Amino acid sequence: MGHALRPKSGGMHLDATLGCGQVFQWHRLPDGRWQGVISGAPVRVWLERGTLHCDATVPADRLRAYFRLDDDLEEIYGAFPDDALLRQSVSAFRGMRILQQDLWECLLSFLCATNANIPRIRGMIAALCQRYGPDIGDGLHGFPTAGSLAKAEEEDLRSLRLGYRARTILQTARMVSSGQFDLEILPLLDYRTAHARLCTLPGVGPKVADCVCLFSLGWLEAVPVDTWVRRLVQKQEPSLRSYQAMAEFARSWLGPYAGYAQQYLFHYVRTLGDVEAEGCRGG
DNA sequence: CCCCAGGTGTCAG
DNA sequence: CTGACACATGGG
Repeated sequence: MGHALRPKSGGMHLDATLGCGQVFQWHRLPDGRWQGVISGAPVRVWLERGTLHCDATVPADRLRAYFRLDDDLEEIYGAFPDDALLRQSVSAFRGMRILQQDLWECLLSFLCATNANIPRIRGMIAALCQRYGPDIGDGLHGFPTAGSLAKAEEEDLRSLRLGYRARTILQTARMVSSGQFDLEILPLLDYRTAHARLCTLPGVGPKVADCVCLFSLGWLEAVPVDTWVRRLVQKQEPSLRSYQAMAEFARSWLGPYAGYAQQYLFHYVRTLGDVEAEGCRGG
């Protein structure tokens, strides 16, 4: 079953979208296509003349939603502040889109991401999927459900080299699978309420909560302040200390699509480096 | 040996 | 409220 999906505005940069550190389970094949899992089904995607092609048993509307193909990127770029570094970042990755990931997968992914670098996050998630995820054919495994993780012992998770994340992943999986924590309510709440609710989970602080708010719940003003974003903020306002203060500053600096802007900056400074060279001032 | 990585929880001021 | 530190692990 194939789909041909045309982005609404601003095109699609597939390599940046799937390789920018918002999702960790996609694999780039030698022919340039990408293989991954959406809603539990194997998917292959590639670009042809600006159109996104998908081999998948997933409905077209779900694919459009996952890749956020109806985001008007030109309008989003137009709302960005006039900032040298941000201009360079957009120029480098024009067409990069925030994804709309499945909620539990996104939460589990960024529980793994705490104080780890991206290659290691990929390794942890691959190990979790291989050990606890459903076999969906072709040697692929989907994400484990909260229920399947909840039945594990902490030592089993430790053996996957999750480190101290084993405990919080297990506790969170048990709270979700038991119904003690209601994931399904989150999409119905406003940004602040959803963020606060997420922060009640073990291992979930403001940064992980913002990743879920941006990459799954679709709050484009959410700014995950990690070590890279913190450097960018403190370069302009060295006095800012708390997470809340830096996130608020980033929102006022970057505008209503601050989450989008943040992702361009994050990917640019992390991959092309050169954070010190330029003058990045808001304008 | 050091430091860092898409941080969080805890504890002392 | 703030800052310091432990926490597991792998890579540079």
